[in-house]
Amino acid sequence: MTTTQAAPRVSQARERILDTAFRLFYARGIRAVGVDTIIAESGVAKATFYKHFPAKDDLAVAYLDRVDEVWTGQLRSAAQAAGEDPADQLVGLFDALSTACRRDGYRGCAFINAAAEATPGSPVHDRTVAHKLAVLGWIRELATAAGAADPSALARALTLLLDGGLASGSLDASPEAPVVARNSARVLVDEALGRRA
Amino acid sequence: MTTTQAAPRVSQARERILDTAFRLFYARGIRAVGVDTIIAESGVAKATFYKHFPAKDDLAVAYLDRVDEVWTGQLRSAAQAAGEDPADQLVGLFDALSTACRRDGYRGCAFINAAAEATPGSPVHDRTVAHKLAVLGWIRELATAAGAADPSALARALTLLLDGGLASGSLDASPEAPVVARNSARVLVDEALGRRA
DNA sequence: ATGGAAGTAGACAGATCTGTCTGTTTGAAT
DNA sequence: ATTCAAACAGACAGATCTGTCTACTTCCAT
Repeated sequence: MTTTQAAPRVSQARERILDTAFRLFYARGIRAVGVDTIIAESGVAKATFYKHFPAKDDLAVAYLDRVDEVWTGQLRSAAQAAGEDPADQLVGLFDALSTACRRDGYRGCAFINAAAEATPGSPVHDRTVAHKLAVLGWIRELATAAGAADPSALARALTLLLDGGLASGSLDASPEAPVVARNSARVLVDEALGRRA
Repeated sequence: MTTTQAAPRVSQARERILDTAFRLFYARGIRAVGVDTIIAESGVAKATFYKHFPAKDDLAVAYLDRVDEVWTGQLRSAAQAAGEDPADQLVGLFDALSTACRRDGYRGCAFINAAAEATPGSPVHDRTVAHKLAVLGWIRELATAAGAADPSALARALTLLLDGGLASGSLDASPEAPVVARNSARVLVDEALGRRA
């Protein structure tokens, strides 16, 4: 690990497996996709698959970790794109919802979908809870920075709008939902800041 | 079908199957529950099962139809309990959410969970869409009766809060979510009616 | 050059799941 | 009393799915 660039290397096979899982798990659901399908589509040997992911559940958890990375990144980007004012950021993060819903093959929130298939005590379910709590905590920080009277309540209200948009956004393909979510967020933020129009 | 009361009779075996499916499908997910389990727990013969439900999918659809009955009834009851004013009913229907989340073994919205396991074109998925549209339509009627400036937008906003509460309510067991949803609904309703506090 | 890590290819075992089929029992209406 | 529909009991076929195991290849670092 000194000469060329050998070092970590992250294993191309593992990446291919994870890419395939990301695509198929989200599109069809975790239970609906067999390991054989993932193995075939990622062009990997079965032994290699089980070397990297001793059980299918481990792959499911890795899949959710990747979703968390991506989605959290998109939320933060959307918030920052709204400017410096935390109040504007609280509204602006809903642009990530619009973008997500417009995406082709959108099928709702990967975490909620995964939790729907999982047993309450399982690792997959726990990751979902952890993710939702992380997002809630981040929004609460913004709400606190914005000077909301009750930051926890405002944060909770905004996550309700966000999760509602994520969950139902895939059902009726009407593009108004994200817009309504954003406008409602503005109303709730203004109200929480005492700026009633 | 003239004398006693013979007539429809609805078949006790069918009821038992449906009761068991209602319980197990919701608690563990549709795919996670095999027909053998349902047959065993409902104390029914396999032939009887397949006589009433030619395929497992038919049972899943019947399950969702029953959920629709129950949940729609609870929503309407909660709304009516809030009084005559449509604006109050729009807020009061969120009491159904509180009740649902408090229930032991609550595991989110049965429709969203079912849709997460289903393929977009499938009967199960279609029922979910139909249900969500029905609820949206009903709320829009209330919003219109209340005299909202944009009834469609208000209805959409309220369903976002409702679906958000249903979807995420099972994840962190904090009982504040339904309360926040109700309070937020009041804010949005007031705003839509021009009654800014 | 050589040893070892990582990957390929695919057979195999064992469990599970859906749906079919045969045969028996029950119960009510004619 | 007999007939007929509904339900019971359970074996069985066929598919699928997870996870294990053997054997061969490739390639880099020592």
